[in-house]
Amino acid sequence: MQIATWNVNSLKVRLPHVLDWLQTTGCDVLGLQELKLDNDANAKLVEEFKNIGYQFVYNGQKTYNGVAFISKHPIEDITLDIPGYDDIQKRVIAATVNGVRVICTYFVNGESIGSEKYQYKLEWLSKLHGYVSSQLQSHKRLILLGDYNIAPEPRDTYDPAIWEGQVLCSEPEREAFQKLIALGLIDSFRHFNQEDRQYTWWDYRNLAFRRKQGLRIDHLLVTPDIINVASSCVVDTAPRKLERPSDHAPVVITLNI
DNA sequence: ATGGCAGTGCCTCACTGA
Repeated sequence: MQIATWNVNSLKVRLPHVLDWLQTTGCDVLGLQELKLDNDANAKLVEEFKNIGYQFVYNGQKTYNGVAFISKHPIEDITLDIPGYDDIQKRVIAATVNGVRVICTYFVNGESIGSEKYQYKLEWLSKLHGYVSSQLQSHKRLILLGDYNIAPEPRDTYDPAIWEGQVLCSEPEREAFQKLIALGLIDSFRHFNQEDRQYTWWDYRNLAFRRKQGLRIDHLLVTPDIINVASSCVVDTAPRKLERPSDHAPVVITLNI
């Protein structure tokens, strides 16, 4: 069973890439972020994915944000947003597939240190922590996946001299990431891969992808009960090489279940 | 030294992203 995360930066533009990728890889469950589509697009998308054998469930809004699941297997116990946190931005969808609880998230970007959006990011991170903590009480097999907008360590940026202390790399953001780890979660990519220069996002500018100038900001944090049945976690850079790509690449974990 | 790309919608500019 393969479970993946992918920030598509507009599903309207990237729909052909997503359809091709699902058919090429046979991925079982794909969590998407940044669909940038209102929920009125839902019926068309449900049909598009049904035609290739997948279910589609969406939590979206016009222009910004938006998260979704695409799955070959039944999507059960769907929860939208962070319960108890009043937030108009659509950043979270959770569901259970084949007994695995998957929380798909688009973390706040934060713009710059000290900005209002940065304050919102820190508040949102605190609310997410509470939600994940409560979900862990009832789910031993859990995956928190998505675009975290946090590079956990200096080696997760192509040039720490540029990025250290900036948004995505600041201490409060990294502490929030470590607080998720402290809940008992494991960074599944690092569990399998210690090599440097492994990224999931590359700026559209400056030929960043060709120059291998990226950040590792898309993650799958998993419980011990998941890592025990996992055999790999890889970044699939193939879609980043296509015409009109998303600036993010999918990250895929393979489970022996 | 600067800004450089991409997507959306209030669409020929502003906003957001990372």
